[in-house]
Amino acid sequence: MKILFMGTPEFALPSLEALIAAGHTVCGVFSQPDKPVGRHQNKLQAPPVKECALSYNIPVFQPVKLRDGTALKQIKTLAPELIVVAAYGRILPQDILDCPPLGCVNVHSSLLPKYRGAAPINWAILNGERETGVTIMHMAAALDAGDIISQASIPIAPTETAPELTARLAQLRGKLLVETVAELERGTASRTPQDESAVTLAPILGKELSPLDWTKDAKSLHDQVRGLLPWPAATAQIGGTHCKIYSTSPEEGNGTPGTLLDAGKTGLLIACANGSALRILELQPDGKKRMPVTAFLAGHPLTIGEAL
RNA sequence: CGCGGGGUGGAGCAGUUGGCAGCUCGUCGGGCUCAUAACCCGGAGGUCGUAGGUUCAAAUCCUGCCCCCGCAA
Repeated sequence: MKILFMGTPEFALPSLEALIAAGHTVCGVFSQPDKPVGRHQNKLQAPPVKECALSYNIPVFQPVKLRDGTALKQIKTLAPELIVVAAYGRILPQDILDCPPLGCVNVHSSLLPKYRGAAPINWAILNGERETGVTIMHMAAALDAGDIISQASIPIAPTETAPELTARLAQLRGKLLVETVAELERGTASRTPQDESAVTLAPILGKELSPLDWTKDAKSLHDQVRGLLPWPAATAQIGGTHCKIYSTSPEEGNGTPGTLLDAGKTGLLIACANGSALRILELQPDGKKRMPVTAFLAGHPLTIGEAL
C-alpha cells in the first residue's frame, strides 16, 4: 500500500521500519523541522525519522506550518492511500485528515480511552498500572479521541523504567501497525468508538512532578522515580545536596518520614509513610554525573537518624 | 558568545594570607571470626584537565584551549 508516514523521534523509527519491511510503499515522510540542540543551541539536529527516511531514499518534508495549504498540496501530489502518524508531534488540520482515501491513523502508546495525551507511558508507570499497551485509531479532531481500530497490551514489570517500557512499546507499535494496515487494506478492520466515560488524561510532564515527598509510601515514590525518567526525573535533597534520583527499591522500614534509616553499600534507606522505606541506589547531584550511592557517600558523609 | 556548577591516586570529595598533596570508599597484603557488603594492622597508587604567564616557590593568582554536568531550549 502507498503510505505517507509522519513521525519525528527515535520512538517512531520501529513503526516506519516495520512498514517498509512489510513491503509497503512509503511515498513520503513528514518530520518536524531540524532543531537546535546542545548546550549552546548552535547546532542543528535532524530528527531520527528524517535520517532513517533519507537512508531509504524516501522524500522527507519538514513543514513549519501545516495550515497554509502547502503541506496539503504536497500530500495531494504524493497521493498516499493512507497516512500513518506515529509521534509526529503536530496537530493535523482537518483538510489533511480528509485527504487520503483510507484516512489517517495514529499509533498511541496506551490502552485508549485511558491516558490520552502527550505522556501516556510515563503516566501509566506513575499511576502504578500493571499493564499498558498500544492503540491504533482513526484520527479525529479531538486529541487521541478517534475510533479504535486495534489494540495490544503488555504487562509493566515492577522495576521497569519509562525508557525501558518505551523501548518495548516502540517494538509493539511497529508490530501492531503492520497487522492493522493489512486489515485496513483488506477492508476487514473494525472500528469502535471510545468510551468517553472511561477517558483519562496523560498530560505533558513537568518539573513540578519531580520532588519526592517522604510522607507518601515507598511504592508510590518508586513509581515516581521510574515514571519520570529520563526527564524530568524524580528529585530529592540528600544531605543538603539537590539530586536527581535514578534508581530505587521500595522496602519496609519504620521511622519518621524523611529520616535516614541506613546508609551504606546497599544504598540509602529513607523512611516513608505507613512503615515503608525507599532505598536509593543511584543518583546524580546537581552539576555532577550520575553515580551509585556508594560513590556519593564517599564524599558526602551522612548520619543515620538525621532528617534529610 | 543564553545562564550556571565542575575537572585533585580506581570512585566520591577536601584543599586561597601561594610553602612537603589530604579524607572516605575501593584495591593489594596480613590478622581476627562459625560467619560477614563487619572489624583490626600494613602497603601500593596522583604529570592536581591542557598550554602558557606571574613568582624564589603555583592544585592555589592571571590568560587561552579541551572536556563533563545542571538549567534553559
